[in-house]
Amino acid sequence: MTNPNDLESFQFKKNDTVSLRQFVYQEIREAIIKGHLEPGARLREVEISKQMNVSRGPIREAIRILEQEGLVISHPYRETVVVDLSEEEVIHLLVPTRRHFELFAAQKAVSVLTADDFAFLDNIILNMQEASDQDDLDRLSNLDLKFHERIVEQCVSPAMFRIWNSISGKLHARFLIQGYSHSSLQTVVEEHREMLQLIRSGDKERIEQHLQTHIK
Amino acid sequence: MTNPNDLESFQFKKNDTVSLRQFVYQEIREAIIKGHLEPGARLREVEISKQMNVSRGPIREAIRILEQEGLVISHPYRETVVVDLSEEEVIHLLVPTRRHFELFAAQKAVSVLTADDFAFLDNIILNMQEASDQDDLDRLSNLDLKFHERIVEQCVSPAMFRIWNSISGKLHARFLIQGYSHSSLQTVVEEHREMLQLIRSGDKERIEQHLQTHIK
DNA sequence: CCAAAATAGATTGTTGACAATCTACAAATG
DNA sequence: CATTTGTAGATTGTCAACAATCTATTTTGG
Repeated sequence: MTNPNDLESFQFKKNDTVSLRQFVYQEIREAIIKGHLEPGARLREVEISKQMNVSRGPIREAIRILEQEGLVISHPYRETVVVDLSEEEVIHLLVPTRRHFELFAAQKAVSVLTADDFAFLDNIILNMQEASDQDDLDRLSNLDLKFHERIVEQCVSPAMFRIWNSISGKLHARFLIQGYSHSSLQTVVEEHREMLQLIRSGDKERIEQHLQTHIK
Repeated sequence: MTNPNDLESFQFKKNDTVSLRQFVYQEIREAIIKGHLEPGARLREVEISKQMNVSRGPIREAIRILEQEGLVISHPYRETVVVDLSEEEVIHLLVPTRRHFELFAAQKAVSVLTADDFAFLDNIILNMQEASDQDDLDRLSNLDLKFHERIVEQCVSPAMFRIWNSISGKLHARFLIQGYSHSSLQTVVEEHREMLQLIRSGDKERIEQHLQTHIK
């Protein structure tokens, strides 16, 4: 039944890099978020162009997205550099706003998430536990992001998802550089486990409470 | 002393349209916000290109900004259309988030705004009163936007200002289409007058109260 | 007649060449 | 010597041609 030469039993990996612009955008974004490009670093179009073997058109479009996203700032005819965010804005604007979006999404999630979504989220929790056991901060941080990303993307319009994504991207960049000052990794895992349980149970009141109490 | 041929007594108007991309972006954005392009309307690159007499490069870059801003959505190789936002997201995400940003900005404003800023804001209030007296909704709406824009832009980083701007743009588009359901125009003017007075007085507590009570 | 395959037209994606602007430094001017 | 003016090189902005992809229509094969 499962013939290796039979396409019914085999699937090629989907190429989700639909365009060069998308590819360039993701590459630069990841470099910034993972800290390979630090705040103040300059982005030269021709330099990137040569490194990626792509013309400047798609690169310029990617830069426009990154600029509107707020990861980069362009000075006309001069240069574009990676931004630096103030501690105050991160704490008083970005963090509460992200919370607000995730609360809204979690409450919608009660009636929106499918069995597939829950399976995906359960799997993330499993991986988080592993990462926590191995003290793997980087992996845990990535799983954290993926967890909320799935929920928000399913429960909110593309325009709203873009806002959440731009905010969480900037926060993620921050945390990776600062090195996660959480009380304990195990706590992070537990919190996500509880949240998922609350969504399953459908108790919107307690979802709000849960997110309110964890605004440290 | 004031010789008309002497540059010391004369200043040329500053050209702030730095690039075609910027021009195209502003034009399309205004068309969407003012309702000349309704939700679902399609944007064709060549069509815009001919109308504006600009090549497709700058137009594509402008579209990338509008897309990340959430005013437009692109389907690869297919089309890009003006977005339509859900009532629920506008009320539960956009409005409170904008309030949050404006509260943060207003509190910073106490120690940031200059005499120039206050003069500018005073003048806006004067114009608002005029607009209110003449029942000019459109003008009042524009002044409202400019009022908060000035405060937020002065008190927040460029990256944060972009987020606020994308949110207020979407809300502005909404209100222009729906036609402002405020209790009365005069109330709007009064609220802004009070807010400016509170910033001048430097009472951050009451600024928070003021914005909290006006979250209708 | 229906379904799969081929085709044509429209639209978006990509490219390389050329233009405009900036910075830094050199030359001229007083 | 200080200030202005004029280069040269680097970098970003713009353009027009070409390539890839999508949609709708037509053709083909059964």
